[in-house]
Amino acid sequence: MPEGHLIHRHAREQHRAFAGRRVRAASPQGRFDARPYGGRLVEGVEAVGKHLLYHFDGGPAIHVHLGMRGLFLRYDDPATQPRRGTRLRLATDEVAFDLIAPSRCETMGGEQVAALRASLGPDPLRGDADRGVAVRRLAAFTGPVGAAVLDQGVWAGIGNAWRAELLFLAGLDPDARDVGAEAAGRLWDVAVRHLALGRDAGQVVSDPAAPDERWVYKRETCRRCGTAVRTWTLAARTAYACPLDQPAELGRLAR
DNA sequence: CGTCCATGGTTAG
DNA sequence: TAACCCTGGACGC
Repeated sequence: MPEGHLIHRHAREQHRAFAGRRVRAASPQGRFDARPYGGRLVEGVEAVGKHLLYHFDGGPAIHVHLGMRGLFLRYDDPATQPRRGTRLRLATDEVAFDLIAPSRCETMGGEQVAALRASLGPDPLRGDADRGVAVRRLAAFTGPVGAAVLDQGVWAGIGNAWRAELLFLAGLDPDARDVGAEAAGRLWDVAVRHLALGRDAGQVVSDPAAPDERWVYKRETCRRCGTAVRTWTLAARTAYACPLDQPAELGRLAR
């Protein structure tokens, strides 16, 4: 379930719990060597796109990627027994966070962290994201915009649900190519605004007035105009779009 | 209760 | 392109 907005939400919550504190670390499941981290001082927890980084004082970081099935469980009583299959537990005297079924949970040194950062495009939820770089990378992508936004090297943190809703909000057909700088900038601004709403709400927020609703994602008909939503496979995932509100030519015209 | 699918990404083929 | 990964929800029987 986790796209970038939820990863940032986890980072913020766990940063508050762990930063500046020493933690207990364990891998009840045994698939991660947590021993080097026990008693270590946490410098901070940050999100980069869909990646989580736990930084420790004077040692390598922990890199976590939840993939599609990973999740965190929070226990406000850190004495609670971890459930079966818990890959990693980090805890203070006040709270424990358990990591279940991540696609990645590994030690990562400084060079690897730098390489990870370099592999990712601007993240709309990071204050250090460069809008100019974001616009240039999207405009330079050779292929449909619906493939570009899922490419984490173009923009980091967008997943399939946000692809559908952000392209709707920007009025862009996912199949559109060469959308141009103006449309790219419009899409970026929509992403910055809505991902922040989603991070704060803990879910995809397509319409702040109706936070549980979507415009096209997993819908039969467009929530705005009632037209049948078109679904097809784009970049190996199901794309959703309204043929009326996301006309094929709009991206080009806006250029 | 079993099956299928998915808000992801890597790796093997 | 497919399979995989110690998941969860929806849905069918």
